[in-house]
Amino acid sequence: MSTTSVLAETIDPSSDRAVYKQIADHLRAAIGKGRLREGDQLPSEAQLMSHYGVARMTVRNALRVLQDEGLITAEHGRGVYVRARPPVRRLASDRFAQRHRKEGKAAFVIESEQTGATGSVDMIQVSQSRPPAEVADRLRLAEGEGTVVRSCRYLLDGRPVETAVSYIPSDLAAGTPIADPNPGPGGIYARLEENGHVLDRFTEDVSARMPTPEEARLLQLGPGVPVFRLVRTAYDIDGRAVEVCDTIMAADAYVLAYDLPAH
Amino acid sequence: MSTTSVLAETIDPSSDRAVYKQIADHLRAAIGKGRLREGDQLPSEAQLMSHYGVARMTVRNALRVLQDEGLITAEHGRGVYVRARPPVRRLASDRFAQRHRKEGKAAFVIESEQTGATGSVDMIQVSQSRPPAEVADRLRLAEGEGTVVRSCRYLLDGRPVETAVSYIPSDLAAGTPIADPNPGPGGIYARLEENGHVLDRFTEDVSARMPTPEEARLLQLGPGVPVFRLVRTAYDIDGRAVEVCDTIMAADAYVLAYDLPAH
DNA sequence: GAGTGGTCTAGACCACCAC
DNA sequence: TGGTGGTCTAGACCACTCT
Repeated sequence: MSTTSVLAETIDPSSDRAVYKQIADHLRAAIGKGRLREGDQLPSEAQLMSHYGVARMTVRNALRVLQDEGLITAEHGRGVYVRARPPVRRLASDRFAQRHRKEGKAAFVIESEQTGATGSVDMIQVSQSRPPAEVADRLRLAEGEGTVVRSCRYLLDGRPVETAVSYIPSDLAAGTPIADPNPGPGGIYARLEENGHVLDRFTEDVSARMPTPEEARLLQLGPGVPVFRLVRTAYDIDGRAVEVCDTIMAADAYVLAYDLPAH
Repeated sequence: MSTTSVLAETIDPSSDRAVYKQIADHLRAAIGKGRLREGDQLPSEAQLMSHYGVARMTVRNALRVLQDEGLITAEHGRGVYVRARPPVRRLASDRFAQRHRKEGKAAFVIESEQTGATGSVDMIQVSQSRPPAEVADRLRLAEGEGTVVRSCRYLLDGRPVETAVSYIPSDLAAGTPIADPNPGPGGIYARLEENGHVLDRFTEDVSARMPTPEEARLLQLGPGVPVFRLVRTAYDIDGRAVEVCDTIMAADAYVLAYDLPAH
């Protein structure tokens, strides 16, 4: 049987709308109406060429449009497929509440297990340096002061979904377990509180954009998948900013949930 | 003088990396290092062809990469330009607090004026219908119950940046100013509270993705600009969900700021 | 080896913009 | 009118995947 059976329509060469856009419209509608479902293979480029009677570049332009919209992925040597929506991880706004601070394992791993997924952490690096100006401002860092810099990558069922770089002023972190790759049970927030910096509140600044090539590589992002950038600042009960965490997240893997009081 | 002066390097045809990717790398680096600044015109396709000694499609592939990353915009008949970062609107998490409820004008307009920009609202539509299942679930709407549906578009300095569709259960809204295009001072939240539904809290679910063609048209989005989808649910002090607002925002125009308690 | 998508060439005609 | 990007053709060779 022919995979082109999903394509009933033909193009209108007299239309003002570009041919490749008409083809993209057809395929998008086929996906939207369920004639093509998640994971289904699209007709090959050769099949689309003969079906619509156009050159290869025209077909490829149409497929590029859908790829940029995040609807399909092309796999070299295999075919073009309707992109499967990955399982989405919902981040609740109380995820840093003290009562959720877990023992032993990293919080990410435990939270993942609660949703039936397998979480893991890799590429853990710890260093010490002057942070970017944007971070130094948030930490109200004086000239010449530095930070402990902790960076890592989080994976969900083996797929990288998030990278995080955390900055803690050196006067709070140097010489403590915070400067170790494994900061111990409860993570760096537990260590900060043990040292007298009881946490009061966090602020999160959320933006979204297309990834840099570097980010696309680290998170194995396909075309058409944007990233969240989430910059979190932690404040202790004295109002001092004690940590800034700069996180890049695959946007197709997350929904961020927040609670806002009305008064 | 030649605009190609920004291009010192040449490509390495023996490299494994595709030629168009090498050209994209060069141009990206030129933008990153400031040799090409916001608003600057890139060398024309013809100039790039002769500079690198490649076919036009190769040049266009390189430009497409940067366009998909949101770094450049092509203007038909004029040239290709380094995309200017638009002014960003920062949304604070207390923006719906009662004390910020403004008189007379729409909240969006007043907030815009405070930042020196000009805000406006257009395409206001009000109707009544059964909402999508996702919204009906959030409102705990019984079978057969409907909602008042209010939709509009927000513009900042003339540029559309956000569309919003608001759903209010008909038993709360029908026959009140909420069902009018202009709900009066303080907006629909003020009207809900007047009718005994004092607001207690909101939840916001934030996701990000590439826009549909329809969204790209309404928000005049260039390629490489994702959208935020923000679904807000308003609860009154009895715990009843009294409104769901489904918002699509141009991601390059917003930073979402949230406050999270640590306890 | 057959079929797939990835890259690249060398043209062509068109629509849009500025001068 | 000349230069710009937008669309399209008709080929070519390559790298990858599956059988």
